Amino acid sequence: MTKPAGLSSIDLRSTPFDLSQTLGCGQVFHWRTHGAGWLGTVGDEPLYAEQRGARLFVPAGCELLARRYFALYHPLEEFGATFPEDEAMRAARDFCCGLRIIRQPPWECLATFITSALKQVAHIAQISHTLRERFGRRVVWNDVPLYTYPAPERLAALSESELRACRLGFRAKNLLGAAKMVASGEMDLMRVAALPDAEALVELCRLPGVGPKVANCALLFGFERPRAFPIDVWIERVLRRIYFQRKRKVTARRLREFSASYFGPFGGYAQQYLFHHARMTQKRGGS
DNA sequence: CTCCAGGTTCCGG
DNA sequence: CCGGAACATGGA
Repeated sequence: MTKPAGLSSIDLRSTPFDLSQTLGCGQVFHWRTHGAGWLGTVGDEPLYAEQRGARLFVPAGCELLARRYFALYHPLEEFGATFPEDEAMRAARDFCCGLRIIRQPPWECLATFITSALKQVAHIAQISHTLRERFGRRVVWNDVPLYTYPAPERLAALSESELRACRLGFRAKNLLGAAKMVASGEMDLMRVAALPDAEALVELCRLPGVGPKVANCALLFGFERPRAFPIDVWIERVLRRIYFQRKRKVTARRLREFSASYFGPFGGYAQQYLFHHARMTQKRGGS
């Protein structure tokens, strides 16, 4: 096995990892394929990553950054063993082998999901790239320009119309309001990170445009809360079809209570597997 | 053209 | 607490 020039290798033989599924499953939106690998940013750092079987290649010196960002220390087999033993869950778990919940920086994760409301994954990615290119910091990897996600202070200084120009629609007001609260210190994300799940959820919901779904996405993808279980339209369809036999009159509250207990301590992982599996196999509204 | 997208908020039963 | 409606934009 040849080694790409300038890159060093991370041994994946002890743990399953699927880079493409991990970056393409809808938990993060700014990574793009580049040659045989992927190019994106981790906070303020550019990162190139390329997988060849049980090896992950990253630039020399980026090994620890990559291990941490991709959560290569998560024991996926142990997580999977805690999932409920039903047919839908088993199929999703098998389908998503090696898919990891990565560790995104809290602000860019939270902000991105504020802009995700009623948008398709492709649109969320487009909005993210526009915000980055216009207001983020430019970093370069091998002459390829990349852009970091704009800090809350940067977005807070913009006008709503400048954000609307990024095709944010009604989400512009929410992103601006949230950025102002974080920039002013009225919302302290470091403090949120220290709160128990339930309290962190309530705290995040103080932000405009943040309800239970967005807050749970932020907790799961940005605050390392593997139990957080976001319920979006896809997951709601799965829950109603598989676990409630298409019954009518199942309230949103009932779905939340069920998923919070049924899927266990790593319910967020289970959720992402069900989400990705459904999206890849059912297209839209399929039975 | 119509429908829907990783929702939140507000409003009337 | 619950169901509906409004909210912007673009792809299917």
